[in-house]
Amino acid sequence: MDKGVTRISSRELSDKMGLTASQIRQDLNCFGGFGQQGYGYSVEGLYLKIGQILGLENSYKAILIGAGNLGKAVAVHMSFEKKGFSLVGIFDNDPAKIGSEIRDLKVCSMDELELFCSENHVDVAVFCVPKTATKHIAERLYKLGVKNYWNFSHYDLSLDYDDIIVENVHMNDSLMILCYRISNKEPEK
Amino acid sequence: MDKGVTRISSRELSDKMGLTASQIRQDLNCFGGFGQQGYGYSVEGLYLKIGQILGLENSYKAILIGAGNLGKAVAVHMSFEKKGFSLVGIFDNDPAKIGSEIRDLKVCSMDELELFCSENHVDVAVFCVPKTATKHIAERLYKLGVKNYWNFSHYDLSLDYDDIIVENVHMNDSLMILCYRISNKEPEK
DNA sequence: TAGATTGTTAATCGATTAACAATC
DNA sequence: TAGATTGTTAATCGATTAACAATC
Repeated sequence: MDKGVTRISSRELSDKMGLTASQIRQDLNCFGGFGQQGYGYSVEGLYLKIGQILGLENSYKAILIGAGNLGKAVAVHMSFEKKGFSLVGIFDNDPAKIGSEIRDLKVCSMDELELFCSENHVDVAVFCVPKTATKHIAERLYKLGVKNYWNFSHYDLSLDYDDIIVENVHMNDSLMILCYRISNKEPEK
Repeated sequence: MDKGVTRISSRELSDKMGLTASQIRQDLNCFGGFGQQGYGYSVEGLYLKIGQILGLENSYKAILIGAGNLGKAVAVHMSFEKKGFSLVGIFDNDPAKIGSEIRDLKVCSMDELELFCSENHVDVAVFCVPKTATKHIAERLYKLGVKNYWNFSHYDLSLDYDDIIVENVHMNDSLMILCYRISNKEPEK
């Protein structure tokens, strides 16, 4: 779309993505018939449809837990607004960080979490904290009604509630996969 | 292993991981018969074997490109050494960052890249730079013989060479998946 | 020896691919 | 109308699951 392309066929899409044209058509048809025989797909139409399917028009309220390097990077570079979220609070327990500003938000003390969550509806918590802290904070947030978690801490979060959603970002796995791929690059000689 | 457990059955493993016992056994057997009938698997044995399969005993030389918040977080928290890598250089083009220290490494100017790569063997580059810079730097590194990339920039890196390995970390996708899951949490009413 | 649990084969299931009538 | 390309059905393929003989 950025390149000014207005229409595209399943074949062209599949070439770009390394899939088969069949697969593109099958997958899209799980959500509806977005194409037109003899024409293909409207690029903008598809862009809008996929955004709708993903729910990007939402504006779920998110808070960030942990304002270290990773937390700052996530807050500044993730453009939450384009992905269905809005970042409404940042918390940390390091006095050196509390009160500092990231984007347009002042970093709050973890002590203010309860008050904040009672005054503001919070849909999601983003974890950028050490792995030892993750589970405890998640339990605390669950009690405050925050039940969806985006977890960057190197700890595979799971809680004993079935109404939670956890999206773990597996950076460690990614690095080990890279290692595996490099060590198998040169097949046995 | 940390909990002192010395043996485990495919059933116990599968319960922990949300898979079937069959799948655990099938998958492990792709790499060898690590278990023992009537006993199960030695936890330490499996740990060592899987480490070997992944190639974690390697020490591939990695350099980090970009010493911003994300770069710093990756350098400090990823424990490269446990995952088959050792971080040997950090580069940035921001004068304010050049010369500062991260871990035990001094941040170098991007101008020093060529010299560094000629004097040191480098296996992998870790990208923590804006998406606009990624492709250009990757081309530059390829010419210097660095052909494996761990890419955190929000740009799906691909180059027209078939001897490269790119491991993209899809943080944007992860956030959109979370959005999708949240918006489908409450099934149609 | 009896019990447990693997490695492995066979059966099932689901996902991918191919094919083509429908239709823009 | 002819050409292109979809939506969709049928065929193929591969992955998961079940079953069980082998064996610790």
